[in-house]
Amino acid sequence: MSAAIRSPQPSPPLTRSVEDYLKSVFHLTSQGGFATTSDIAEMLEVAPPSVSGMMKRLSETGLIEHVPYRGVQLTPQGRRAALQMIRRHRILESYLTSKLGFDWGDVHVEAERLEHAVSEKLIERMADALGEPRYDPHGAPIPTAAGEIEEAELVSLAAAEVGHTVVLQEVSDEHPARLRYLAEQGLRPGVQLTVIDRQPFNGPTTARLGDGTTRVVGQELALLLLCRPADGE
Amino acid sequence: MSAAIRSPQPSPPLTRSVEDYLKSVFHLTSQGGFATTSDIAEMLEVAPPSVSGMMKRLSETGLIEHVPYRGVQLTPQGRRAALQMIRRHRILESYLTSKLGFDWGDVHVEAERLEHAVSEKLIERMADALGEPRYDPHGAPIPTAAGEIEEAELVSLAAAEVGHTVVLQEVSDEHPARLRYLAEQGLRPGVQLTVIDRQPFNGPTTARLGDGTTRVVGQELALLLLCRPADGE
DNA sequence: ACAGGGCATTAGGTTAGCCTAATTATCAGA
DNA sequence: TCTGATAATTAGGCTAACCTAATGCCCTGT
Ligand SMILES: [Mn+2]
Ligand SMILES: [Mn+2]
Ligand SMILES: [Mn+2]
Ligand SMILES: [Mn+2]
Repeated sequence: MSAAIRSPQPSPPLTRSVEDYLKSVFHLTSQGGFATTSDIAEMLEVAPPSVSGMMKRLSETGLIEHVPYRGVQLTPQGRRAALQMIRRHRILESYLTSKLGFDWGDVHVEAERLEHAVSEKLIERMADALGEPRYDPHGAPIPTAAGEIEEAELVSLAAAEVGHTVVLQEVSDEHPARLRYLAEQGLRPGVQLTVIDRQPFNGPTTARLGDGTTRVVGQELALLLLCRPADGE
Repeated sequence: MSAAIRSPQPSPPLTRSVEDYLKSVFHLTSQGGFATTSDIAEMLEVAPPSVSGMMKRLSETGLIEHVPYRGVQLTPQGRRAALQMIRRHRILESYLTSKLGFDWGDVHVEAERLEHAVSEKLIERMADALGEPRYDPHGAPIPTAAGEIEEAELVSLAAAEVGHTVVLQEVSDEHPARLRYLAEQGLRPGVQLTVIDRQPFNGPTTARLGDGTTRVVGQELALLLLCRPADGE
């Protein structure tokens, strides 16, 4: 027998854990640079040695590039897989919210489990039923089925200049209680905000809504409200 | 410290494997009696020793009763868990069929994965959106949220007496191709069938449909078509 | 140049869930 | 009653994912 060229192994499906690690690395490297062991560990709520072990396996399977003691980055293959998971997650959140009456605070947890169990076909049926949405309920862009994702440079409300008018674009989707509070305050993606004051020493930002009412937002929360310049600016 | 009474351990959530084993035991004991190791192994496509090992664990956690070398039965707790999984499975199949345009041949595989990832809340939202359906797309009864399931004594088309009229009630949901064939033939749950002939030596059954057309069904398939007497009989 | 602190990795161990091979129990037929 | 076939269990091993404790690397400040 001559040494046959091994054709690209029919790679086994990724496990739930692997899928979540890839998503973490994607999110932690979205501004460029490396994802560190401890950041991944914190995000996934596992111990650092668990991450080291997984990183070794993932680099052996070609999903990430690991520079020891530096951190990791996704390979093109890893990035494709991560974007597919993010598409699943965000389509699920959208579907649960629009079609099944879920609160936008509750969908993240549900999607975090379902994203590993749905087929490609089911996701595309949901996307179709929704009219191919481009943003999830929290304003995050949904990657296309082909693996493209919109990248916008957003500025947090905590950093928006006083006097400027911005549009709230995206909100972190992790904390149900925080999301419910924001909804009560009318702080949903798409709302227009004019920054009318900011107190010093990391103090609160005051903003006026379209209806003339105002909101005072502490810095911790304001940092999580990602905005883009209003159209007419 | 006095020996405190250990309050009922906050039992960890069941794993995917455990849930599937419980469902198998339920199905295999639905006619009474014990589920055997080899039947479970065949149904789940695992080796018999895997079943023996799992049966030991499940009887330690009180989900099944194991009589060595005889087989297993569900405890009330195991039965509750199994029925919950069957409800999830069948609601999912119904939802995918009615709301997302899935073919009735494809939904089983999809539900087999999703049943382990959906929350109680999601299932109840789906059930609500469907109007609390009582049967899944294959005619199988859906357990209630409280854990009640309808039990009907059905007779297979292969056993229905010649001359009698029956209503097709339920069809095995496991084989996509078979289900597509049945749909083509108009053999869906609810259809009325008059048995007009049966050939000897396990030969085919001939039945007339409501529209006067006839179908010839081999015994293997006829055994899987479960019927009840027509209303007016 | 080097001492620490902090982070990452290695070492070693656990549990769930599977496997194959070896052993043992059960039951039917001679 | 014995004997063989069949089915079940035990023995022993593997991989994925986690953990804690021990060790090693790297950088920064003196
Ligand atoms: Mn997840
Ligand atoms: Mn989201
Ligand atoms: Mn099914
Ligand atoms: Mn299943």
